[in-house]
Amino acid sequence: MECPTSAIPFRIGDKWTAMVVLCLEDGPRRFTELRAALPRVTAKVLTETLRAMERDGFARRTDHGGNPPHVEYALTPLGRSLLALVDAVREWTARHLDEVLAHRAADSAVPRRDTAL
Amino acid sequence: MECPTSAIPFRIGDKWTAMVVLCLEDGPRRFTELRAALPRVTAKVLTETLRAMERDGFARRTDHGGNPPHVEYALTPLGRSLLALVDAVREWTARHLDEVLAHRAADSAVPRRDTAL
DNA sequence: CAGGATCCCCACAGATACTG
DNA sequence: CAGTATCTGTGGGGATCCTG
Repeated sequence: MECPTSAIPFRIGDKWTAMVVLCLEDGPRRFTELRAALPRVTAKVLTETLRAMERDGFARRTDHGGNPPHVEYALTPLGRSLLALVDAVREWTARHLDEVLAHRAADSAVPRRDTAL
Repeated sequence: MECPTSAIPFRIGDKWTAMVVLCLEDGPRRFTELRAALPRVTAKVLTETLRAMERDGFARRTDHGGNPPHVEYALTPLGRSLLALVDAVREWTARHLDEVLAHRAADSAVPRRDTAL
């Protein structure tokens, strides 16, 4: 249970999409800002996540050009529509996660399988 | 887009957990009933999914013994609490999926990557 | 009927190194 | 700064066959 995402029984799109959505909730962010906010995500994976989000219309990439480069990512309205879902998931997790964990611990006869949850 | 689940940008627990939750919504079901309802899931995977759901306290397995065997699976209250979430996801999908697909099609410059969504 | 046992594959993700 | 390129592995999920 080292990785916090492994304790969340839900996934939206790619593994990190939900986290990125949350990071963009309060407005546009630069690539490096996202990296800092998500230290567990490598640049490659973050890039892939953002590309997928772009492709699906969840996020918009804006290249402000110049040197050094300046790129910003922002949620589209469609991306914002995910926030409600993410919040519902968070609320569920806050409310029931310990119940799940307790049940797992009790049920330790079952050999570990470490699912996404 | 052959597999319907590949069009759903959300996952709960294992890949098929959400579907199983829905199949159990209206009451207990036998293993074979679940198999029939979920033709795309192999027995092995369904078993794994159900074991994980048991382990997490989402479902309860009841062996009525006898021969031929008779086993039933039912949602626990915790498992039922997932229904609201699953419904929220379904509603989101019903409302926005075509938007996502349209955006993808438009954006066909981006090479396919076939994410979970 | 309700599965267990095996074998296999590849998509996801991580590490590391390099660049306009 | 904002990525790309490359290599690698791992485990979730599928196919197939077998059994109490």
